[in-house]
Amino acid sequence: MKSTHKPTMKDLAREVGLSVSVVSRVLNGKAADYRISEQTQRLVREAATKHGFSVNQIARGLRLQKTKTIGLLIPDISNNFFSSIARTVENAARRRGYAIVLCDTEDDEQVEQEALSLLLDRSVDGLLVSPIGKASAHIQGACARNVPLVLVDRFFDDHDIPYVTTNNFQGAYDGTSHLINCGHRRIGFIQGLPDSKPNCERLRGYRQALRDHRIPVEDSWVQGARFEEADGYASAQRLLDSLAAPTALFASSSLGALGVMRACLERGLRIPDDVSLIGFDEYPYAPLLAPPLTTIAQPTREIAELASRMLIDWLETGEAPTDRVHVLDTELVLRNSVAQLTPPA
Amino acid sequence: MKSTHKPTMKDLAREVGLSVSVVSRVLNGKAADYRISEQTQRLVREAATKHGFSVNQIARGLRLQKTKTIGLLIPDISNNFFSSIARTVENAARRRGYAIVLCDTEDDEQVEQEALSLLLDRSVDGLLVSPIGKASAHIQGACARNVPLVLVDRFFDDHDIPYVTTNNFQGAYDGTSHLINCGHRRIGFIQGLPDSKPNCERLRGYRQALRDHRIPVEDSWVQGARFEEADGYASAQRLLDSLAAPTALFASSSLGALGVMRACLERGLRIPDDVSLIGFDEYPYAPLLAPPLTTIAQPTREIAELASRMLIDWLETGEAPTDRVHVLDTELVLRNSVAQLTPPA
DNA sequence: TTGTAGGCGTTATCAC
DNA sequence: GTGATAACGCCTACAA
Repeated sequence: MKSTHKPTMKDLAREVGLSVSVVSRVLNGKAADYRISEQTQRLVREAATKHGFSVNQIARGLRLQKTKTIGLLIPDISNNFFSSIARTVENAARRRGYAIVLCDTEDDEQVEQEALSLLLDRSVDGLLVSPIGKASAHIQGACARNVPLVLVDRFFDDHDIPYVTTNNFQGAYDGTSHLINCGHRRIGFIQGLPDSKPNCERLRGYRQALRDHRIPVEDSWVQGARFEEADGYASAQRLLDSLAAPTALFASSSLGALGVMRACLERGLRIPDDVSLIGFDEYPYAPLLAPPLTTIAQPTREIAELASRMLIDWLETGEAPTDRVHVLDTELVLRNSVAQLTPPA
Repeated sequence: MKSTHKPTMKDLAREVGLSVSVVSRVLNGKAADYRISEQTQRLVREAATKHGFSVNQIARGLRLQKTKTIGLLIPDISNNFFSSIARTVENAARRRGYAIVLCDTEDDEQVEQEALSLLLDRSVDGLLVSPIGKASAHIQGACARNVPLVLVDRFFDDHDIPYVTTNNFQGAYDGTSHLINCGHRRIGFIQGLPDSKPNCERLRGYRQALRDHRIPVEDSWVQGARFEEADGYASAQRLLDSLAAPTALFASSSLGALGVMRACLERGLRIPDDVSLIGFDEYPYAPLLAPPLTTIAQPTREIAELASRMLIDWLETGEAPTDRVHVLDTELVLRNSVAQLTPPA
């Protein structure tokens, strides 16, 4: 092996004694359109195989203004929910010839903005984004530049950006209702990032369930500020410290639930005997926790597949999706972290 | 706002009535080198800010043969270990101006090969890879093309590719020794992908620990073929079905341990009372499992930081790292999944 | 059926 | 101090 240099079409052209255009046409499957002779085709293809030629997507991207690349902008790839999303997205994208450029925003607006620039500078064809907070200028900027963008999980309802998300309201409503049906009246809500749509919707579902069952909603029952274990832990401590401590806790995220469990463990409080717990979001460890956790499962795979499909179809057809909004159903997974306080009716 | 079009240097040049060269030089911080007048500089910079100019990395990449992009090729991004690696890598890379192109190989050689081509076609400057199996032609191909490459977690010892990994041998040795010290003699080993280095090393550590304690090693005690929950589950079933069933199980991966727990749960076997368990790899849920799992923790963050640093330094200096091999220490995290069979000496 | 030339946006080189 | 030009590798309208 002599060369350490990736062969270009020019190299092939020189070798077979033809022009670069012919090589390009053959290798792009346009031989028929140009009625290129069988012999020439064979010649070109053989040379390509022999040298292991593959097209330079950078050059092609510059020429075509299409890079076959999608930017994926998410808050925390180490969170099981988002890493599952990422896996499905990457897979779906690769099957259609797209590469995924990953950026982790750490739920920080500043980082989100920088990361977005990083992606735009690389001329990604489209974006899949789970934004930090409310509609922000930089996200809209991307849209204004006509970069196709689909929101995942978190979305804006005061804009016309397409999105795929979970029915967070219904999920939280179902979970809270379950707690109420089990006899709980004092139910704490451990929230995540307050500005994020999923959190708002979950909170709304929680409140609505209380209201529908004629239970007054106390503001002090809602605690927390971030989708993090430590935040769930601190929030749980605060709630359990209160005079009329809740008999049940609804955690708006899987990490939040984890923090709650740690707090309970530390206080010697048993779940569900002393405190009941439901966590939003399902994950492989939930059934093996102490106790097995009752959760609200999201259709992670469907979300990711649908969002990728919407975006890629958009990229290939040039037309924004007609069904702009997709809200997928959750499922209440009953396990063993909720106590029955009063006998069922 | 009139234009939906990302401004180019040409646009700026036209606006300020100067040549593209000047614009390029100012915006690349080479004003001093070319003694460009203060006034011109200000003019250019103002125009740039006004139009929100940012450089087109595709064009620049073509010209410079550097894309400021790193390919990350890992077996399973939904696995907590790898998603933690990915997060740290992405972070470190972005701080130095690099974007990460993510590919998930699903522990499939075919996919790995395709994904690698995808990355190479996009002219990534370097690669961070956790390969499927033994040194394979396509990985070596990348090296032959002088694309800097650092292996993470999984590596080859019959090549001179730099790598960062865990001391898997020692970790497994420590874990197995702990089981032995607790009085266990019949210890099963639930392995992952047999060809992968981490798995080989862990198996070797397990065997060595047995040997050092004069416990004969039975081949039938080693079960499993993939780093997956279902595989751990099936392997555990097989081991627990055997006539002289093990009193303890060592799972070579976190997902394997999860499968073991499910198998035990299903059989009504209690951990640690009926079977003891240690799992390689630590994760946030381990302390809250039933029972809290004794694990071998890997320094995930350090691995990822070191590997990124090695690669990026290599890219920027043009010189391969002098310290080619890095093996970081594990830590045995004692919890509650191992029973003491005989009183300590 | 094949070739030529221009350009995608940038930067390095050389000229003025 | 500034500008023109060529080139990175590819694609395509136009020419032959």
